[in-house]
Amino acid sequence: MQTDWTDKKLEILLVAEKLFATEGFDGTSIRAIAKIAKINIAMVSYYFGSKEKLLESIVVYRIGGMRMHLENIVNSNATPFEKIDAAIAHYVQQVNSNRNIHQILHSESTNKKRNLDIDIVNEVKLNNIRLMKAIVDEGQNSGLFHKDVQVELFSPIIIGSLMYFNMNRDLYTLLFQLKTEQDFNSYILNDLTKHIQRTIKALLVYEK
Amino acid sequence: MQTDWTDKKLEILLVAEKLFATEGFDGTSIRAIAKIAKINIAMVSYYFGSKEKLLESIVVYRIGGMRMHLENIVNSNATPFEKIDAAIAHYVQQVNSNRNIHQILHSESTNKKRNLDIDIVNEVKLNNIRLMKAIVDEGQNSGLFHKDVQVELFSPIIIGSLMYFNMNRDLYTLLFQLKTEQDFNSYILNDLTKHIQRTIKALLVYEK
DNA sequence: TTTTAAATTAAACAACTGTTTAACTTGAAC
DNA sequence: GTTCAAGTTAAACAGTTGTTTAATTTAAAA
Repeated sequence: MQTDWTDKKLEILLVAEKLFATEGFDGTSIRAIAKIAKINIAMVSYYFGSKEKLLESIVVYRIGGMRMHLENIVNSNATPFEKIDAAIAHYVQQVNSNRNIHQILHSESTNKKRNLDIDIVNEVKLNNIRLMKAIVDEGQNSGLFHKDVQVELFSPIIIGSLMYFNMNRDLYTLLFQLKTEQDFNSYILNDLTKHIQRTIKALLVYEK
Repeated sequence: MQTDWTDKKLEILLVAEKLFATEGFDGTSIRAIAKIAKINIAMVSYYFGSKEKLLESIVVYRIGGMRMHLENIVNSNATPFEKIDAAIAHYVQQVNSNRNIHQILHSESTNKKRNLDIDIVNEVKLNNIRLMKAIVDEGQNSGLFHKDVQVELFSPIIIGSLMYFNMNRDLYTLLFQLKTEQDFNSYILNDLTKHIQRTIKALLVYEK
């Protein structure tokens, strides 16, 4: 098993990522990966050790490069409302441009056979919550947000909404007449993002 | 291929539903189903035609029995706020108690090989949006909700949040110390439900 | 009791699965 | 030019896959 990151190793990883996302892990054979990546089927074992370790490599590779740089937003001198907006926009953009790995993680998360709760994944999630908390704290201290909010449940709203929207692509294509791939994508980055921003802000100022 | 609903046919369907949800469609073999359901492997073809048609049968069977009876809520004489609360609670309960089929639908929804956008699924979704709209209309007409809301994006918040919460079971078990299966379940039916209700209501009265 | 269709079975089918092997090629270091 | 490890290959491995077959059992109707 080889550990350097040659061009060919990366190519295999990228092809596998796409296939795992669209066909599922069990639905993707090493031979299918090899055919598209134009390599011999033995190369997967040679580079990654096994199909399962290839999956792990994809997760680590992507999540590692996905640590959100929310720090900049937290430490900027924008208002708490602006920071919330910026954080959510960044969040949506990040998840949306790494659609494949999120699809894999979410398909495999409920699979009993494989456990993808690799430390790095939870670390990133906990870190995002921590940074969101920092923004909310600031807003609460300046009296803009009310005290009774659960920041831990922001991710379900933000990512959950995005996931459900992607899952029901056909439905929303119909409802909002998003004819092209680009229509769909720009709806997410504009309208849906605004909707999520509004939702979180509403929650932050809502009094029963 | 047999079309009546004998006990044995139903037993196969239920076993397959559980396995498809926990192991994935491609991760579940007919032999695994047959072993647990204590039938011969040929019986799947005999009763359903094929493995793929078995999957379709599960979807139709479950979704058919899942048409939400929101009409009662819409036509009750509760306030619009109460109706929103009731509809969401009903929604969460429904999805949560049919966790398996939702897991299957959401795992397979992004799979290019199989197309589970069976008419009945979209029909149920569109119907739910229609009924939600009826409640929101009433609230708007009585001046309780503001005019600028997109009811079509309520489902992503409601179901998306629930899905994400279930997907990250380990994370939330840790964060909220939900030690047992029952803790987790009652958190969903109480706390998480309240959180979603609050979110939607906040959105309905929020003015920028 | 005989008839007949439905239910059930074990066996076989061909195709596909992930992984390993052992031979071979490549290309830089000496 | 020789050496030697890294890269690459085709072939074989032992299982597993979904589906079909043809034979047999079951059980209710005649």
